[in-house]
Amino acid sequence: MPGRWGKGPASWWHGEFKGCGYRITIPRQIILKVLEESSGHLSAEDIYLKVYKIYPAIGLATVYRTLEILVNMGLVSKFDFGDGRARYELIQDIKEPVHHHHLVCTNCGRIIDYTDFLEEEIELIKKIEKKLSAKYNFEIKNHTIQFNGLCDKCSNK
Amino acid sequence: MPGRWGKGPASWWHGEFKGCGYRITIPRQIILKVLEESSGHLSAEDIYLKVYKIYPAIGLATVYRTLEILVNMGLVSKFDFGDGRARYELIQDIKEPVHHHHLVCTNCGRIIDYTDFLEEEIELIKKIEKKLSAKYNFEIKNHTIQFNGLCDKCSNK
DNA sequence: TATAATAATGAGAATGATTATCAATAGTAA
DNA sequence: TTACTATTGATAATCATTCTCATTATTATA
Repeated sequence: MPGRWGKGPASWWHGEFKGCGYRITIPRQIILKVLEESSGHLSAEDIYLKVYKIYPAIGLATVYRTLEILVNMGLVSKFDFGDGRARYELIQDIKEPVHHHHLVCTNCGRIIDYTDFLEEEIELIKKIEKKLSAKYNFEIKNHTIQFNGLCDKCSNK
Repeated sequence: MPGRWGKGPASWWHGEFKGCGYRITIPRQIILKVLEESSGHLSAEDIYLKVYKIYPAIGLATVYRTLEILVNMGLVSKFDFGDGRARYELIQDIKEPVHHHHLVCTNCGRIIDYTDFLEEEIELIKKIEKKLSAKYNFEIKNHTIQFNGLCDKCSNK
């Protein structure tokens, strides 16, 4: 979790959270902990099950409610990979979002993260965002790039 | 519908359809007609209602079934803009997909199409696809680029 | 530290989009 | 025209997500 430790492992988000008027509760702490220790692409139920192992009193509704807050605060990204359930990922570094894009296999649903961007790739995204902001008077918060296709196992069949 | 007319306005997809073993039926013809004459971002229910005006015997299930086929055949794109329902758009030209990307207002849900790409934008996408195909052995079929943020009306409040 | 105010919770009901079921119908090749 | 069977429409079922509400926990304050 580069860029977030150093202020105490479990508290980097506490200030931001309180600043928005939210209370620091046990369920929320555990949900954040689970998000930190997992490798992304988690559905709400995935998260629920992981939290349940630590804190069996957890309710599914609380997981959804907490995720909604985190998404609105910009701490978590929400994705749709076309399998009928949303996926959630903690954003690694808010200041400089490390946007990893996704390769989604439309046959088996496998998801590959893609983080090794080309220099020009990052440049171009910035350039496009600037252009779009100006032209459409849009305040761009983030973007999503997703490539769909067939993974090696599904195309060689 | 550039690149598609010329073989008879209502038949460009018939051959492709039959080639896949599908029958040309009244409901399917009307659904295609509606997709052709609409400007994208249509939910299944939007399409159902438009078809209903022409052909009141239509069933919602048939709309979903037909859309699924069209998406699998690569004739229609399916999007998720985060409002809980899928959106469908006819792909303009299959040979050279004119990928229009989207600006989505996370507050009011407004969607703006963005089609005026930079030269380098198209180049770069091709380059990235080539790189990803090679590295991950992924057969890339299409991609989605979406910018999220606040539209002019929602950010000036 | 005790207290009051109220945000947050968990359980379960409700919602709403999408999918499955099935008997009736329509498209197709012959 | 016929026989075969894919497709259809109605509706039930599914399933992720959201809502409701009585109970509990957090927090600022005394």
